[in-house]
Amino acid sequence: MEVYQMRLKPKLKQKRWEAINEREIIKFWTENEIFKFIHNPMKPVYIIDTPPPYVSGRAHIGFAIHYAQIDMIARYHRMLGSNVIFPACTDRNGLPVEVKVEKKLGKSMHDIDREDFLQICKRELDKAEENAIQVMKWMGLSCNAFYGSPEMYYQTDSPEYRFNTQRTFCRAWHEGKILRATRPNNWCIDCGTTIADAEIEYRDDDSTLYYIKFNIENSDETITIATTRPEMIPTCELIIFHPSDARYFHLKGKNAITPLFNKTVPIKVHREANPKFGSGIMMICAYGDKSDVSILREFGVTFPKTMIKPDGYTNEVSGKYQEHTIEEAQNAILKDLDEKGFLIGSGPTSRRVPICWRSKTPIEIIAMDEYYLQQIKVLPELEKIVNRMKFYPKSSRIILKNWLSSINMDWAISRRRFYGTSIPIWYCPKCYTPNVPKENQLKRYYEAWKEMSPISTCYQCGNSLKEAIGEERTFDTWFDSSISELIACNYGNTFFEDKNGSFFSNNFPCSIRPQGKEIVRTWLYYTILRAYHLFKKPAFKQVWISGLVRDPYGGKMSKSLGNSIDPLLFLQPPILPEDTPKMLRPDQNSWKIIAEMKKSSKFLGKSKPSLFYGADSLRLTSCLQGSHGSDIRFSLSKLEGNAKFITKLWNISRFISTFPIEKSPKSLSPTDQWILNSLDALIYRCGEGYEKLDFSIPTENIYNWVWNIFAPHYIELVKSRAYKQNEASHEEVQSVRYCLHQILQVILKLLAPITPFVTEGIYQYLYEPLGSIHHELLPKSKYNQSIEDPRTYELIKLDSFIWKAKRDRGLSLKASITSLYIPNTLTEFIPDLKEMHNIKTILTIKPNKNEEGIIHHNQFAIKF
RNA sequence: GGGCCGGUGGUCUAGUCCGGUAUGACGUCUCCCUGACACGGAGAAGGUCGGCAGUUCAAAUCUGCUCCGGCCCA
Repeated sequence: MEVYQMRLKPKLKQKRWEAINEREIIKFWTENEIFKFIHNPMKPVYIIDTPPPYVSGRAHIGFAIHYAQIDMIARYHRMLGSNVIFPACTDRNGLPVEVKVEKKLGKSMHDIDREDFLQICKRELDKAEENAIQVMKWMGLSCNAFYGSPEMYYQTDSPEYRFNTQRTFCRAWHEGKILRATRPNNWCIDCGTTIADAEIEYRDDDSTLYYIKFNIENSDETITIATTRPEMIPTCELIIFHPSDARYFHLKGKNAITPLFNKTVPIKVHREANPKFGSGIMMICAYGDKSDVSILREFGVTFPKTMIKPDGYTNEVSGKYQEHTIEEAQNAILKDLDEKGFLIGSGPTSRRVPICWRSKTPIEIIAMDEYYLQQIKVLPELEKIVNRMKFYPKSSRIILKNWLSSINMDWAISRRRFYGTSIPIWYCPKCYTPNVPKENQLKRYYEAWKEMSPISTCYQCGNSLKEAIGEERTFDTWFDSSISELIACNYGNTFFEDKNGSFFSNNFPCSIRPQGKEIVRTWLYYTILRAYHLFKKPAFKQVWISGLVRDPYGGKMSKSLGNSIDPLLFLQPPILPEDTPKMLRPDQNSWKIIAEMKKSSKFLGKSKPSLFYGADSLRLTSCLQGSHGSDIRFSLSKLEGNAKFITKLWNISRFISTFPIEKSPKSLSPTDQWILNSLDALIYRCGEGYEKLDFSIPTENIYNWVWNIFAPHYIELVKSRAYKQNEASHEEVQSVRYCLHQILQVILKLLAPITPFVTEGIYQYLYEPLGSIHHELLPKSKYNQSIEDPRTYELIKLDSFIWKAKRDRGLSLKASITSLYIPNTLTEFIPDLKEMHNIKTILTIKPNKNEEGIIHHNQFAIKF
């Protein structure tokens, strides 16, 4: 009798997988250098151009999720058998840190020593960086740098990185792709620098529309011009009306006289004038906005006088209104217009104001002497290049295409800021010619503003450059960031020695660029532009664009809105050692947001005392929230619900761990064969999803299969068979035990890129004590079809029918059944069904409808 | 004004390309501690797929128009 036999105990003892176990796994990966990069000519190389995160503040939950998803790409390709290069990096150039330090010091960077200022910025960045790197590690990122290849970590402000930025600039310079010009530029008064189109944001402001009278030359007639910027009158160059606007036909070719300044300006026809806006006739000034620039250019007004100085004050062009702020000038001019009877009226309107993405100050358009990288000329080529890259999801290509078609000036790359890569230009003291070293003359990173020129004589006049004046400006940060893919491909031997450069030439274009959709027009576009200039090649083979992580209400998550959630809430245990630095403790403000969320049951079901769900839960949730490309709404209740799957997986593993691992039996029981077929279809569906780099597909498929097919139907069917210990049924027992372990291993591998910790934990404990699941290959489908075995649905229906029948009669699920009638298709399952539902006999002939005590279903019938 | 994306039970979401009984989760309600799991199991209620019109035997899925939301550009 079975009673006397040894009871089987699960090998996995813990009742559930705890988030704290993730730290053990990280330790294992670290000690065993699991993701070390090892050259292997037999393996294909897959290079990920990890986005260098900007580290001025704390990382928020969107950051954590975004990078975890990129890690899934890395892990997927590793399990495909590739040698994956997945650099760890941080972006440290640019304005945000300068602004932060200026705020902290309470003074402008121009008021302190440049060297000191740079040092303070560096310290600030180091502090912030620790937080970002730690979040990346705890989220389970498998960057080579964290686990055996520390050299595969780069910072964009390191001398080595900046050296690469400089030498690519030198090359572009000597190939004639850098222009120097005084052109109207976007100028931020607060930041004191030129900024690129891509750095502009727009804000709708309430404004006043003023109606101003202009006289017509040699005529008594007047026209009324509606404008929101009357202070621009001194720089008025043209008056335009729409070609279809009959009201003004007769004025074509005539001149108008500007009020107060009595300047004669021509009246022209241009489709930009909107007949429905104001009076339909508008003044074009230097420069009120972007369209002024292009209209003036069209009419050949190339060097108009402008009135706003870089410091934000008006200059001599504005006559008696000079040395005013823009607002002061407007008020003064309005007052005089009114007094002289030129101001006819005013009314409220709203205006779309271009603002600086960083300081949110309105942008002024000012002509400045800057350096430009040629882009207009190569746009048609870029169009073609873009078509050669594969986009995930497909629809994201259009974002880039739209941007390409809206670019209308070359890229201004010089910035009047300090914390950036120095522009390697030295001006000849005699003839002022800018001298740029040739690529091979630049041996290291130079700080032109304080260092001597590496070239000795001026190209132009041959004068010595000993006393040359070094350029003080730095590059636009995107000029740095846009070579990250070269670094990832080991350009300049950043990661390892590659003497003849064959590694780079063999592996460029970079395999993939993963990034958020909000920086397509900046990072993605500029990288493609730079790579085209340098190599005439696409920068990438694949481009993977992900959506934004939003708050639970669907809004944008950001520091300034005060709704950003700290990932450390979920990655750090509730009680921390005293010496834990502040940057590694959850942000206090985030607790407040969570408390707010907890008030509404919509976002939190049964609240747990701790939010320490761990990285696997966050990663799983990010995949279950929606398909790739769509925005992810972060919600606590989802996190809590999805986290349960990890427990479910653990318990299934725990059940399976009860049984010894059997070798493949001579023949499989029919039930076992059925579930393996079903599993094969699952593998196929997962493979399809992985191929699209849409991790929601494998995750959802595995989740549903495990929870709705495998656990309730297969496991329940075979449970008693698996427990059997008598010799008589050895074959069947071997079959089921073999199957259970086989399936578990497949499931763990399929899930490994998504939830790397728990899968590693179980896999090691049960199967490979010394190895890593992440060195295994992803399971492959044998039959290459996604269609579920039709018997699966019949079984589900049958089980449901029996369970319901028992329930309706108030019977326990163990209650015995006298006889069950099933269709022929399910006969193979008879032995297991009998055990599962405690059935005495199973028949395949349908009983008579009139027979007593029989419960009918259109396919089945049951008799208790 | 133009472009892109989305609008599916209370909430989130699959399906839309390749028309044919609406996927799953969370939440809700009822019952149940059954030898992996109460972070569990069984059962149930709940949607006609933003609106209108068209194509079709048949539309969430195709076409046109329209409304709403988000993002981007002018």
